[in-house]
Amino acid sequence: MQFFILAILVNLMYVSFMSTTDTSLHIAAVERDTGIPKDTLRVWERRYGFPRPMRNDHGERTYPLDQVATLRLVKQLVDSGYRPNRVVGRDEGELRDLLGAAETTPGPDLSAEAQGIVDALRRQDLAHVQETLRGLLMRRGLERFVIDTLAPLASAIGDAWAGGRLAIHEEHLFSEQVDRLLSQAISQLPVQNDRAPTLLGTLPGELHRLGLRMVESLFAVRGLPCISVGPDVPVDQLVDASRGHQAGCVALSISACGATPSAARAVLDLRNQLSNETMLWLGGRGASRLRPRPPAVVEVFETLPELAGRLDRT
Amino acid sequence: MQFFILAILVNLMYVSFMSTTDTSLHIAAVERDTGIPKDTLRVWERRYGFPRPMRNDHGERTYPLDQVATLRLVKQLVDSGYRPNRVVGRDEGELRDLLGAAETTPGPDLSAEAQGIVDALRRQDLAHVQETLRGLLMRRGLERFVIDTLAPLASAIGDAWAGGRLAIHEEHLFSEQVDRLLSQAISQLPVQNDRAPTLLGTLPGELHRLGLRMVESLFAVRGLPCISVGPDVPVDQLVDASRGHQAGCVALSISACGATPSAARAVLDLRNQLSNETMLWLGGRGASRLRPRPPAVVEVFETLPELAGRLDRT
DNA sequence: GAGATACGAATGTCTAGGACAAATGCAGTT
DNA sequence: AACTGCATTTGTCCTAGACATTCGTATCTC
Repeated sequence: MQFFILAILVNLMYVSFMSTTDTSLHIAAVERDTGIPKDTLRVWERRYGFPRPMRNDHGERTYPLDQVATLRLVKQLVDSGYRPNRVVGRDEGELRDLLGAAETTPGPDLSAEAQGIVDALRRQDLAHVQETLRGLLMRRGLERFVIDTLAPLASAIGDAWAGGRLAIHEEHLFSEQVDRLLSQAISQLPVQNDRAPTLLGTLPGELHRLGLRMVESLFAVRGLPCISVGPDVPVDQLVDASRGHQAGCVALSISACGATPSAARAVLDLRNQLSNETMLWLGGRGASRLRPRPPAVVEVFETLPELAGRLDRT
Repeated sequence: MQFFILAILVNLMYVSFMSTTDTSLHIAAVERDTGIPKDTLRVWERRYGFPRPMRNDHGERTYPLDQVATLRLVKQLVDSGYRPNRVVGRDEGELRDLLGAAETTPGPDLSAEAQGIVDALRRQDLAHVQETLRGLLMRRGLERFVIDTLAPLASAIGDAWAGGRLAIHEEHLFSEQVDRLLSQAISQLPVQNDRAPTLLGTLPGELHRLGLRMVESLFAVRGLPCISVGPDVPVDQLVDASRGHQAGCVALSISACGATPSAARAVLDLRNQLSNETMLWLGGRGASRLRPRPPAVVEVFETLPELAGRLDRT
């Protein structure tokens, strides 16, 4: 009996001070889950009539889960170049059609093994994922594995996640596996310690380590020293670290959803604060989409082979 | 000549539409660099008269760099328990004194090697850090290394970071190194695949992978299967993943700064949605500090040896 | 004296519209 | 085909008010 009363109490407290129930999220949670800033969520509502959140007891916005799902699709489309007035407010079906059209554009002609990995992820068949990846790495070698296998695979998985065909935890799991595999491979390669190292990292808010690790691999196969400070590093810390390690170059990985104005500003700030001798390189899907564009002294690499070519010329 | 005109143009554009010059930052940049939300910056200004930004031509706030530096100190103090009205508005000297006082309190009795690692980090001597860690792991074995070396070392480094004696990027670098070392060690150990696996992760907002990896190590030395979905995983994803992998147990790592009310709510929510046969374990410094406390069926481990003991009894 | 309870102050985050510069799209011109 | 100028779109900032939760402290009870 007492247990039940307690349970009810807990439940009441939960609903009242959460502002987040099983079926709806409050605005901060939506910002976190979709990556759309609060200000933008409010202004879209005012201008386009979508999203149309409910209100809780305090008059605060409360977003039903299906609207959050739609917002994720919208974000995906906006990130890939659509303008908000074309996509905000459309229903989910239309959005999926647009996304489908955009998706087939690159034609990520996956190899049989890569397709097998996506399927295994969906079946939660971890062992199969691990074995296939390991086998591919061994057969192709680190560089070809990263460029020919991992890059298309990662983008296919990103699309599958955005399109709802793969759960977040499945994508997390894939990242974990690949990260471990690459780490191991990298640490087995010798390094030329007489060269100035490159500092590797991502900007604040950017949490994807995978791109970082792939870039690190390209450095590693050439024996180029390279220090990864990991994801989510503030600008002033990158500056400090580049001084501390006497880095000849700072290389940032910017994912598609990381190409925000605030990232563009961060790049400018960084370029201004770095010494003139230190190069600044940007890579990743989002690198060429930064607006405003970084100054010309900042080198942008659209693809991994481009970066590999640059490394060979060094 | 053309180059100079271009340079001037770039510079003008930069100053005009960035609202960020060499000597001051606008509000979004301050949020990015200090981690203090924009709303909070504005409300501190209204309430405490600090920070006191200048205004640019459009009436937007423009924060001088020295105020940003002070804000960073304030943020550290607030994170370590001081209340804003005690620290916001104090001058930099006072803040440094407070930080210094907090610093000496714990006085963790580090081994010579561990102290050596902290020093090497501060000297940016990456090679020394790597070699020392590798050596300690080999000499002590994975379990003793994690419990006796890494645990105190990680907490010393956390303190040093909070006290401003270690830069963020130095702490990031340490995490990267240890993560790689542990990953490698773990993947070399055999696993009993006939047991139900444990799902490992952290809650949304919690980005520390190190604790996760240390726990994974304890599972690995016993051959217990264990799937790490990585940090920052939403509750519904943990539920899905535990079903998909038929996990017997979900184990969460909660760091000191992760013990927020929202984390406590997430734990409750998670326990409600998991099947009754699935255990829920919490570990890490923050686990026992959750308010409201999780129900008794949730097992909380204050220390790694406790967890190790529990694993041996399984 | 230790521990629980109650109350006031402190604190972060939400709300509403309004405003405006920069980016984009488009028409017209060289 | 490339450039120029104008209108629209868009994200972010602004002010100022509100309020639930948390923290500190004073009071009460065992």
